[in-house]
Order: sequence, then C-alpha cells, then structure tokens
Amino acid sequence: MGSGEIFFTEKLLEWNKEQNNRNMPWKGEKDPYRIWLSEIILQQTRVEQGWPYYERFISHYPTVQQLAAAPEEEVFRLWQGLGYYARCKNMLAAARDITENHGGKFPSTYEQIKSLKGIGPYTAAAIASFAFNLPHAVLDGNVYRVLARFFGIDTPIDSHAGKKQFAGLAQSLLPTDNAASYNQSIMDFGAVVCKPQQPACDDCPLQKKCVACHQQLISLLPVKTKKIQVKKRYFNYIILQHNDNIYIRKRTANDIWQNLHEFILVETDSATDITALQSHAMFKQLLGNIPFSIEKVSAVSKQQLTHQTIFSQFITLRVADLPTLNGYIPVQQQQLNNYAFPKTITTYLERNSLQLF
DNA sequence: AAGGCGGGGGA
DNA sequence: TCCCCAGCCTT
Repeated sequence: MGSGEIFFTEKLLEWNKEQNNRNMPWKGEKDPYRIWLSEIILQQTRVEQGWPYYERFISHYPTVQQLAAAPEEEVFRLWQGLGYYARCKNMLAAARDITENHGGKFPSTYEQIKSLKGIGPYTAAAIASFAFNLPHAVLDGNVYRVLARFFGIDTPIDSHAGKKQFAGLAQSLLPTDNAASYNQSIMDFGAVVCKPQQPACDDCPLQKKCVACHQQLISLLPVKTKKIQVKKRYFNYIILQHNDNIYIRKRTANDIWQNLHEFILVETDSATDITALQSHAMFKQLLGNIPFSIEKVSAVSKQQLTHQTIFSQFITLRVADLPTLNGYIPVQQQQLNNYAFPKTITTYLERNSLQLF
C-alpha cells in the first residue's frame, strides 16, 4: 500500500469518528435481515426516498419468516411507488429461499449471501461486512466517485475494465479488521462531503492529497460513457366501469412495471384522441362489440422515467353489461387498494378520488 | 458487454 | 432537461 492509500484510509476513519453525524435507522444495525432489507430498498434509491419504506417493511415484517409468509400482492402494495419492482419480486423470493433452504437463518458467507436473488456484489459486500464484519469492500456510486476523484482515475466506471480496477482499489484500501466501520464511512463521506454536485472540498480532510481537487477535475470525475436513450410512449388507459366494477390486469410482459396492475391499455405510437382511439385495432379487438358510453376523458399526464417518457390519458367508459375481456378482470372499486399500481395510475386515482390511499 | 428497469430531487 | 441515487438481471 502506498502513502496515498494509507493517508486515504486513515483520514477517512478519522473523519468518521470526529465529524460524521449522518444518522439512519439501519446504521450500526447487526441483524442481517434488517441490513438486507435496507440494502435492497436503497439500490439506486436515495436514502430519503427509501427511509419510510424501510420503516414500513420492518414494522409489517419484523422477521424474515414473516416476510416470507406474506402474500405477494401485499408485499407489492408496500413497495408501490418505490420503483424498480423486480427488487420486490426478488426480495420475496430470497426471503422464501432463506426460510425454506437455510433453516430461516440468514446465510453468513459472502458467496452464500451473493447467491440470493437480487443480491449482487455491492449488496453482498454490504451485508457481509455490516452483519458479519467480513472483509469485503463495498463499491457503490459513492465509492466510485470518492475513489475516482481522490486518485484521479478516469477509467469509465460503467466499463468492464473500470469495474475491475475500482473493485481492486476499493478492496486494497479496506482495513480488514474494521470492514463494517470503513464501508459505512466511505459511503457516508461520499454522500455528505464528496457529493456529486458541489462537493464540500473546503472542509474535506482528504483535500491535501486529492488529485481531482488539485487538478480541477472534480466536475469531470467519475467518468461515465453510456448515455441513455429516452423513448416516448403513449398509454391510453380505458377505465371500463360496470356498476362499481373496474377492469384491471397484472402487467406480465417484459416491460416496465412488471407485476404491477393497470387498466385496459391501448398503447399508441403518438398522442391519440378518443375518436381516433376507437378505430385503433387494439381498441376494436377489446371493445369493438360492446356498447359503451364515454363518461370522462382526462388530460394527458406526463411521467418522466430514466429511459422512457410516458404520456398517459385516462378514458372512463361505462357499460351496461359485464363483458368478458381477454386478460382483464373486473374488480370492485373499493378493492383497488389491494393491488399495486404504477405511480402514474395511483396519481390519477388519488386525484379523482377513485381510491383512498 | 450492453441494455433495461422507476421515481424523485437538485442544478 | 439532465444527472444521480447504498445496483442487479437478462440477453
């Protein structure tokens, strides 16, 4: 280990001891179940956003056995609004795996932890170090940024070479007898001091040897190469009502919002008004032979996702008879809150008092 | 190796 | 608008 590396680790631990006042409910937690829950919730998610979800899950499911025994729909309802819903599905699968195949005891080696669904290198290292003090360095967005800046590394962090390089460096910096504390420190440091925008370099205890700070590279590091393409989609949701029944289905396609529910969807490749929509093939296929009256047409709402812009419009139709619609089931309006919906739909439901949340 | 997957906050 | 957030899985 060079002098820069020793300086880095020592100063970081010192900062943690003397200046780090970041507080979170899972910090210092030793129960691997609770640590795991927090880590899954926090994947690609800001602490402030995940915090209330963590509290809710712990309160509903204090143990992994209780989570494993929960109905899937109930768990998705608790996850509703948090995004990246595959995490929820995988989390439940892992909970059931632990209760069924690990005797209800959370696995305690890095490899066993990492083999659980939804747990990759970062989460495995976090659980292994926090719960069991095993010497595995975490490598998350914070760590990439702190290391790239301090050591002046411009290898793209979203490349294979970059991942390998940063993983090796991170591991070499880890004090193997103090993994939990060190891992917590570097992430807190990245979140509080070495922030993405306007880092607090003036108060930074690492500044003396920080390459980015000395070479004016703060805003250039870390380097990312991939740029995402945002595509536009137009969702026309038919809220088909018969008395107090509304038709919904679970999304199963290889697409966004998998395992969440939605109304009758007619997706079009451009903005479409109600008249044009009625001649759309999908509309005719679903509703062509059913007499209906148009009750309400909403304004178009826009939801910006990372990789898609969703324009959605809600059209309320009323029918006199209870039709059979391929793939959709009628649900009583009061029962809608038993199902998980994507944000764009819950927002509509709230605004139109169709459901109490 | 690359692309897909949510939602929200801040610049 | 764009970027980032305690990343992971699939192809």
